[in-house]
Amino acid sequence: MGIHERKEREKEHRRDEILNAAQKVFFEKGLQSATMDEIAEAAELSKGTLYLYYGSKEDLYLAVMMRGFDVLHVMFAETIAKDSSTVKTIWGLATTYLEFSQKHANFFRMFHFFQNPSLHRQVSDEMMAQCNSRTQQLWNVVIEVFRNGIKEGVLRPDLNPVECAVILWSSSDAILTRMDFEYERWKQQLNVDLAKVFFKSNALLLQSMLTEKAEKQYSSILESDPIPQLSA
Amino acid sequence: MGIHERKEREKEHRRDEILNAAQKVFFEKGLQSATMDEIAEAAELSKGTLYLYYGSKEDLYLAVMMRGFDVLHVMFAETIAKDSSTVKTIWGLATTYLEFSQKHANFFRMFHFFQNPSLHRQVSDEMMAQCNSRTQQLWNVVIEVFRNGIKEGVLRPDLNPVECAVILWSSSDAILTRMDFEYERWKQQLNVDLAKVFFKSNALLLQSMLTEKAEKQYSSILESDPIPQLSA
DNA sequence: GTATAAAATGACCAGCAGTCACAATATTAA
DNA sequence: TTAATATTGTGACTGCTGGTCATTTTATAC
Repeated sequence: MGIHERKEREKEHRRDEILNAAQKVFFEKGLQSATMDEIAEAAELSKGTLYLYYGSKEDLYLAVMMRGFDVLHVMFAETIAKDSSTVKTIWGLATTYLEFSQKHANFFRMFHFFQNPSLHRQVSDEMMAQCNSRTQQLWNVVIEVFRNGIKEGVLRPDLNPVECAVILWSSSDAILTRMDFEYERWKQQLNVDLAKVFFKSNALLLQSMLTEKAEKQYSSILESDPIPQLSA
Repeated sequence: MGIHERKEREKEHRRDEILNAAQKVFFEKGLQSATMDEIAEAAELSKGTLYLYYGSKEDLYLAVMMRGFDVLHVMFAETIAKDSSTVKTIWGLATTYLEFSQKHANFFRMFHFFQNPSLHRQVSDEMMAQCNSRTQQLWNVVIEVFRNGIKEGVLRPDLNPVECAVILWSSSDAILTRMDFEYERWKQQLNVDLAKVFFKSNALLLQSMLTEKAEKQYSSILESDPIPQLSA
């Protein structure tokens, strides 16, 4: 009796189609300006049906955002999979995050809504729990890299891998966000290239995290922008 | 003929009363959940009158937020006024920002709305320009400190004061935001105290920014939490 | 005291998230 | 095949709220 299974598949497929429509509309208009009627029309379904699959507009928004987590997760995994030293991997992760924030700016911007609970009005506990769990997976990937670095002796042994991850991720995030919205302003008014600042910030932090031995070995990495063409 | 002047004063006073009412309601409910009718009632005015003084709900929200800029500006000025070394002043500014984010959490949270234009739907160009101008004043205060540090030879001469300000401010901001919303989660799930991470992050950055001479002199500052009781 | 200007009002409108009684379709039972 | 049941889908409707504007109220000028 595969009927039940087929129905499950169809239901999952429908959820996915709704997500496609929602993604299209949210990318074009943003959370506030997108309407459930628009999404329904894009999905070729009635509005009521959307609510059979997602509890609220905000839940739907977060469901789309989670696809962004997946994209970033894959990009991180690819960066880590490259056979390379831990220091280069950390640097690579930062560069990957920059790349993500530019190539997938729509997803990147969606993250902010998730991270700022004071914007949540109709987010369900279930959806929030799912998002938290997915974020945790991403964090674990990054934390593991720092854990390795400490074990290998390239990162200072007195550091905590979780703290390292929070510090580098947070500062990267903040500068990329500023870059996303204010790149031109900083360039023109203060002649500051935020893309360069991004690398400089990470270089300063990483430099302080390295052991003396590693610092000598990797100092060259920390002095150049790996992909300056992205700064444009 | 002082009638015109008196009218100006009264008008300014009315604007301020509306701001008081709006602050009260926005602090209680947040931007989304607060309604213009509530604010009007709190101000003992009709809704239509609010729109004589502010162009939209979002403009009103940003007008309240700017009071937060003033508070922070005063706190920064006091920190800088303390007769102290530049390194200690930089450290003090970070500590002050932490203090602000906790004692004036409502204002601190409002900043995010301003910083994220994708949330703006009805913000007027005039209000945005005003906010930008006020932010710039704050930045200038901070940048000046770094400029002094470089001039004095405690900060590396190859650094750009504006870039230093962006780096330290951004990373501080990111960690404080995380702290505001997720302090308990990180504490319980990963046993990480984000308040300590805040200081550690700034210590790592500042350490990399100091000249060799200054590093020896100030290393003790960078190794302790100045106000650990705030971590609670 | 009257005309004019300025300030304030609140009924009203439009847009939209979310609901629900009903309809259409698929599945199961007879 | 058909009737009964369960599942899925629908869209008119509701309640709420940001913003408007014709009208009223108040202050000023003549």
